[in-house]
Amino acid sequence: MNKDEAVKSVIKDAAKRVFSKWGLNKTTMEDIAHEAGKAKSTLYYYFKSKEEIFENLSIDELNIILFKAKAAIKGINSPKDKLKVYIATTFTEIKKTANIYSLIKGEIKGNKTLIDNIRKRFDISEEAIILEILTLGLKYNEFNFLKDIELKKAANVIMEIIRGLEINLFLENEDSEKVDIAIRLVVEGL
Amino acid sequence: MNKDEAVKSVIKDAAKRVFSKWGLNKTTMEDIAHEAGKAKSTLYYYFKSKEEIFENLSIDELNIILFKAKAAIKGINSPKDKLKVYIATTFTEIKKTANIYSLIKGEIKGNKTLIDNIRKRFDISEEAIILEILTLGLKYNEFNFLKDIELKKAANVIMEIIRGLEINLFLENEDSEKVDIAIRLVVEGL
Amino acid sequence: MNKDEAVKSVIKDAAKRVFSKWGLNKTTMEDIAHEAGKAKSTLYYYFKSKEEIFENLSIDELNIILFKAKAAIKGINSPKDKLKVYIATTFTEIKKTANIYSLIKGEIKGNKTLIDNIRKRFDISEEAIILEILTLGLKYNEFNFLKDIELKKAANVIMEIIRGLEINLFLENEDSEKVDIAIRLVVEGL
Amino acid sequence: MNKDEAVKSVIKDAAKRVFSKWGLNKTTMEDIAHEAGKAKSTLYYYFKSKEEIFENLSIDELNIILFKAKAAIKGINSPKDKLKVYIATTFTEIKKTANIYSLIKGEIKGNKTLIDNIRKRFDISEEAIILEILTLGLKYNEFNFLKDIELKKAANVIMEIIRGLEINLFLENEDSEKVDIAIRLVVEGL
DNA sequence: CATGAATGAGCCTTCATTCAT
DNA sequence: AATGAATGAAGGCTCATTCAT
Repeated sequence: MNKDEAVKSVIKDAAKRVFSKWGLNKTTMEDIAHEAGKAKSTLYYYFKSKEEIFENLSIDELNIILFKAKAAIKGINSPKDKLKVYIATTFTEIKKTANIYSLIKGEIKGNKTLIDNIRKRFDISEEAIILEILTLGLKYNEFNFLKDIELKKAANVIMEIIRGLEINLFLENEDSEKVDIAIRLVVEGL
Repeated sequence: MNKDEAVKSVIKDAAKRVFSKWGLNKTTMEDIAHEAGKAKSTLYYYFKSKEEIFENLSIDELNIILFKAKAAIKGINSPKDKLKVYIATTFTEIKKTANIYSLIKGEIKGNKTLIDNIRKRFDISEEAIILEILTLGLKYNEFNFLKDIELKKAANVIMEIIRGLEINLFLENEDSEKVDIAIRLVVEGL
Repeated sequence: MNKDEAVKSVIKDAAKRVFSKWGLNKTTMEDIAHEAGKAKSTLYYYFKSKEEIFENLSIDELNIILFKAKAAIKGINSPKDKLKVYIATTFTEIKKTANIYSLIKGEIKGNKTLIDNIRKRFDISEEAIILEILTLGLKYNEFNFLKDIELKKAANVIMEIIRGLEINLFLENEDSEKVDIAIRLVVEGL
Repeated sequence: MNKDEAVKSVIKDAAKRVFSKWGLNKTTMEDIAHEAGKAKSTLYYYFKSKEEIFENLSIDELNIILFKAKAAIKGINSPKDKLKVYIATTFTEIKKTANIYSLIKGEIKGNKTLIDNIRKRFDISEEAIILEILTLGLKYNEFNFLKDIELKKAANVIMEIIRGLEINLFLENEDSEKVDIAIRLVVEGL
């Protein structure tokens, strides 16, 4: 990592902290600069705008999370277990890199373009993973109700359920028992 | 409805439109005023602040939704069906009154107090309903995995799943088949 | 007093109270209206502007004070005593009608015209009284240092000393001993 | 003086001019900015608020005046003369730095806290000086009427007389003869 | 490279005043 | 005679962004 990247990293780390504390809108460039120990104008030397910092930051974190989740389910055979582990891993990792928070939470109407772009990447990647798992489950006849033609939509639904859980429950809350219940519920039903 | 309430309503309707378009932060009083065909200062004749408009608006919508949802599940016996109908009704109604959107979406870090207050009402009411359904289901032995002591946490989890679905999927998306899948998934599992 | 005058009086009384509490600038028409138990727009039926209320009010009070002060010194012979009594009476009365306060205090730069007009009346009247006393004192040879040609200027100076005392000391402060010292000092010197 | 202080000084000088023309309330940040040849927002780079500018400004001026007044009376022996010179110096200096004007004039009801703090400093310092002079005069038996136990109150009274003269007379008016009369009057009486 | 300094655009809010009823 | 309703104008303040050094 050259010098330039190093400074960018310092700034992003700082931004990560304040963004996850105040959200995109309420966080000011001053906040970030102060947290990074840099001057406000310095930020503009490395990033074009506040949004660009946020975007950069989010993409990095998303990639890391997806990478880890993929790794985690690699050695598992049962589709149901794959799904359980995927969700669990995702939760854990998001809690660590808690800053995509506002992104996932879709904080920003009025910044549509910004968010949509970032988000789409995550959604597409995640959908692919889940779809793969579901396909596998169908093939192995592991799922009761799921029909062939619903596959893609079901993937979508699960994805959104996961997203919702991420947002509302586990990020703010440290109750591992709830995580278990949630995962079991998604996979096994009531 | 007297004159005062009528104008308040005009303003709230206008606010509803722009809030749901831009969110709380990005929406300016000017936006609302313009949309309502009133002067900016007129808004202050009827509401004390931008936040008050938002709060007013949100509470109204929440009450309507909860009212309809309660009515919808009244005549239903099976707990599983109750839950299905509750979710379905909630989705439909939220789609209609789409403006609590940002509220549910929890747009606002940094306005904690405002949101928290409104939101808590909804959460409490919703939790009560779901808890009731779950209790019933347990009593009638309709649920496979759910244990007595998990009741409250399970209610919580379901609530958050629903919340997540509301946010990410159905609001932006008009696919009734997905709704079915989602509901079935929550109730029956994969 | 006809009906019109009666309402005007109610408004002025109310204004008196709030003006003396907050001063001209910080007092709003809403404040006055609320204190008067009238609607804000009603004030405009009786007065052209906030300033007009203030002006009206002040002139009334000034006249009363001057009237009482003149009456008080009427029966006194010694010029020095006349002056002492004049000052004492003025103080007492201002304390009672404490609202010209801001006027005397000249609160309002930026409303020059308003204030200057009212104030001039008071200044002229007061100067006349003091000048008369001084002239008398000179005639009776009661004053040590005062020369003929300084008369008018001396009157002016005394007037301003009185004004200063009114403002800074006695209005905020209830120390009759200080009043005595002050009066003695002005008349007799250190 | 570094750059920062230089700009602050430019702003304060500008503020001094407009404040003394319009007073604290009626002067807007726009006024100051325009007078300083800066953008309105620039003012906020150097000062946190309008009040802070005012406070800064006032304290500076007060310190200068007190410093000069103290210097002026240092070499003088007679208490009466000391007092005369103190008053004369104060007047002259205030005329030069004419901006504490509104401060002394106590323009602001409703901004109590701001003013009170600044003002208190001046009052305390001034009282100390006068008290010292009076004590000296008493010791040397230079005063006719003043009694021991009245010392503090007398200092207070004189202080307020001076304050009044400052406000009402000499600031608006350029009559050095009047100054003489006033000083003589305070010290020697009529 | 880094930043101190500067600013334009805008935001929320207040308030004296107007006017139709 | 009285006022509810409406508003224009302004004010204090914030902040992302620019730029010369």
